[in-house]
Amino acid sequence: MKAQTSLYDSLIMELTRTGELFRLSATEARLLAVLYVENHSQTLDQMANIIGKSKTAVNIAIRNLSHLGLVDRVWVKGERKDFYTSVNSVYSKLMTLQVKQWHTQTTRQVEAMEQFKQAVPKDDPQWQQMQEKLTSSLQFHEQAAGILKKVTAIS
Amino acid sequence: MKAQTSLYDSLIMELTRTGELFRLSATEARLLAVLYVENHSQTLDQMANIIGKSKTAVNIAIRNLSHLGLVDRVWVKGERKDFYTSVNSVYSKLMTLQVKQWHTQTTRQVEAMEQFKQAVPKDDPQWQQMQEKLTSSLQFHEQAAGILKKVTAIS
DNA sequence: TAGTACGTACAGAATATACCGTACGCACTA
DNA sequence: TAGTGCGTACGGTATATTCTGTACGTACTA
Repeated sequence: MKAQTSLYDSLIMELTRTGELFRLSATEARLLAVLYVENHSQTLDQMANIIGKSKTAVNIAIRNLSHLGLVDRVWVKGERKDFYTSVNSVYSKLMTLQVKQWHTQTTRQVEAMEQFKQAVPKDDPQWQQMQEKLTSSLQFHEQAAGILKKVTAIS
Repeated sequence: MKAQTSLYDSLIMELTRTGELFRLSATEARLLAVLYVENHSQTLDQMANIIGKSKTAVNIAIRNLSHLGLVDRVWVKGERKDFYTSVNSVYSKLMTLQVKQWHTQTTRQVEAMEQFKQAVPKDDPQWQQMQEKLTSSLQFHEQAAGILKKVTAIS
C-alpha cells in the first residue's frame, strides 16, 4: 500500500532536499523547511511534534541553524516558551554561506600551493607542473570570488 | 610529540578540505587530491598504499569519482592494471557540478511551491503568504541559474 | 518557600557509514 | 589447461552520527 503524499508533504520534502544540498543534516534541513513554510514562529515542542523527533534533537538542530544565522528566536508577549522562525530568504542566505566557504577555502588552497611550489627547485621538471596547477587553482579561486560577488550583491 | 607535517601533506590536506566542501566523502576527497597533485596516473594499489586504505575502499571511491566525471581511466601500454588520473581543472568542475545540482533542485522546489499554492484558496490569508514565498523561491532559482551560467561560461 | 514549566547537558541506544579481508570471476599467459 | 594477476562483490566489523529519555538548573508563580 502506497503512502498518501499530500502537496504539503511534497513541498516540505523538496525544501528539505534543498537544505541537504547545502550540507545541512536531515533534521536541520527538515526543520528549516517547516519553519519556512509555517507562517508563525514555533516552539521547540511544536517542532518536535511536527517532525516527529525528540525535543533534544530539535534543540540541537535549532542551535546549529541559529549558529549559522538561518533561524531567529522571536519574543512573544506573555509566553514563557522560546519561539523560533526562519530568517528572510533563508535559502538564498544558505547559498551565500556556502559560496563564502568556497571563497575562504580556495584562498587557503592557493596559499598551500604557492608554499609547496616554492619548495620545488626551479630546474625540477615538477616545477613547471606545479606552476600550471597553481595557475589553475588561482583561476578556480577567481571563479569562487566572482560568484561570491554576484551572490552578495543580491542579498 | 607533535607530528611533523610536510608541505606536501599540508597541500593534500587543503585540497582534501576543498573536496569535502563539495560533499565528497573524506576518502573520495583525499583520493582526488592525490590524483590532482601526482603527475602521472596511479593504479588502485598505488593509491591504496598512498592514502593508507584498503584496495576495496579505493575501488569504491574511484567508482564514485568516476561516476561524477572527476576521474578518468587511462590506458597504459603493456600494463594490465587500470590507471586513473583526475580530469583537467577538477575543482572547477566540482564547483560546476554542485551549482548544477542547485539549479535542478531549485527548479523542483519552485514547482512544488506552485502546486501547493494552487491548492490554497485565493481568499485564504495563507494565499498571499504563499505568493510571497513563491516569489522569494523564484528569486532563489534565478540566482542559482545566474551562477550556473557564469560557471559554465568558463569551463 | 514549594511548585511548575521550560531549556539543555549527558549517557547510552540505535542507526547509518565507512572499512577491511576474503573470495570469486574474468582475462591473459605459458 | 593450469596458473597468475587483476578488479570487484560480499559479509562482517568498526567507527561515527544521530536520537532518545532522564535528569538537572533556572526562572517564574502562587
